[in-house]
Amino acid sequence: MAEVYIRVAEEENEEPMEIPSEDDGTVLLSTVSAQFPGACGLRFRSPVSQCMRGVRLVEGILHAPETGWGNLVYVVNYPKDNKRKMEEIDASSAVKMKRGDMKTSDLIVLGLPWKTSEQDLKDYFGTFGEVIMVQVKRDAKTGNSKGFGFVRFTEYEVQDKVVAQRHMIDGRWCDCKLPNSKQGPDEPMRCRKVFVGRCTEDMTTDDLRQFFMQYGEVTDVFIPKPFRAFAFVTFADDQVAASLCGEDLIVKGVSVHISNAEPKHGNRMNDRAGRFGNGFGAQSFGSSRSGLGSSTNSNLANFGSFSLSPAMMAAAQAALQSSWGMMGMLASQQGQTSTTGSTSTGTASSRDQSQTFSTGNSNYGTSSASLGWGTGSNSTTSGSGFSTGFGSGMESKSSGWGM
DNA sequence: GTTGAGCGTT
Repeated sequence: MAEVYIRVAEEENEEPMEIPSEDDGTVLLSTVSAQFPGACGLRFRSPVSQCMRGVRLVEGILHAPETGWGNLVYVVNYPKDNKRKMEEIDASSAVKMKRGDMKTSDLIVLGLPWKTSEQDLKDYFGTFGEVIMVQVKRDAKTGNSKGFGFVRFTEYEVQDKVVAQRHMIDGRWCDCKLPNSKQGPDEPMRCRKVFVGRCTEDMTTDDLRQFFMQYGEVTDVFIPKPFRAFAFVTFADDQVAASLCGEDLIVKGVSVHISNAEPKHGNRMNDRAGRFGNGFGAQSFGSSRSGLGSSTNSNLANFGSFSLSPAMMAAAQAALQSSWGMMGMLASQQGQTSTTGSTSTGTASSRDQSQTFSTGNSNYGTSSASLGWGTGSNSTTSGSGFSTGFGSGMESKSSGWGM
């Protein structure tokens, strides 16, 4: 099947970029955000009504309007105040420049297939920009890959982009991060991470990312496997994390509880970030410069510590916008389950790498209005009401570990 | 069922 592209731009009259669609005609939000980091949805100007319309977004999948994608230019939505174009990021990074943070550093690449070679890495990452170093870490004796490696780029801008997205390398989803050794003591990780309790099994990392990006830039989502009913979400801005602590938020119709993440066991970082005594951490206001990634000063400005918190706003918003009802939808396990299992400290004989991820699944069967989270500016003007007829009988998540 | 993998023989 010939590849189909849709045209996407930051603004209506800017030059669009062509973005590939999936075989079933949908477009993955992740594909969009790969080109437009931070994107949370799309909108377009209806040729009929001349109004902007939101593109239906369900479970990270963008669905074409009734008439198909056509030749329209779709405009990227960003969560609330996160609207930032590349140029603005560059401009704002002048601040970092002064602080000497603009140098590139090695990035650790986690989750590599065993078979991936350094040449593979170079070929893959070379598509982002000039690569000056790649490594695949191997067992000294056997020469087997340890499943992770390192990469370094010439351009900081490229590095920024690479850490901002996930990477499909030789058939597996991989993450690129600043290695522990590089999380400088100059920027101690403040409390940018929250603990999300009472999660249900159908919540995928993508779901959580989509949901939480309405509060601010999400830099990481972690869901332990096997299912343990909690997750971790990391924001770029510690104030965002702090503002959510203590809240009960509705995700996919389920009330989850947000609290501060305790330091991981074996965490070698000096945690200077003091612990909160109570549930509502309001620590260190006024001094937040998020170090890694692009800092996003989001919505907090107008909210005092009391009255209406952004969390409450967004929860209400979410409840209104969500097409997720109370019924449990089966989820496509989009997580990455690199079952390195026994490999952690040495013994690596029969290593199994498996990873489950959803591709072109077909979650149709709804005619509901469903938009990206948090973009208050969207509107679906098609007049469709809520329809709760999910017929998802999809198979989800078969296997994972074990075998 | 409310606290997380894996981090570099230079």
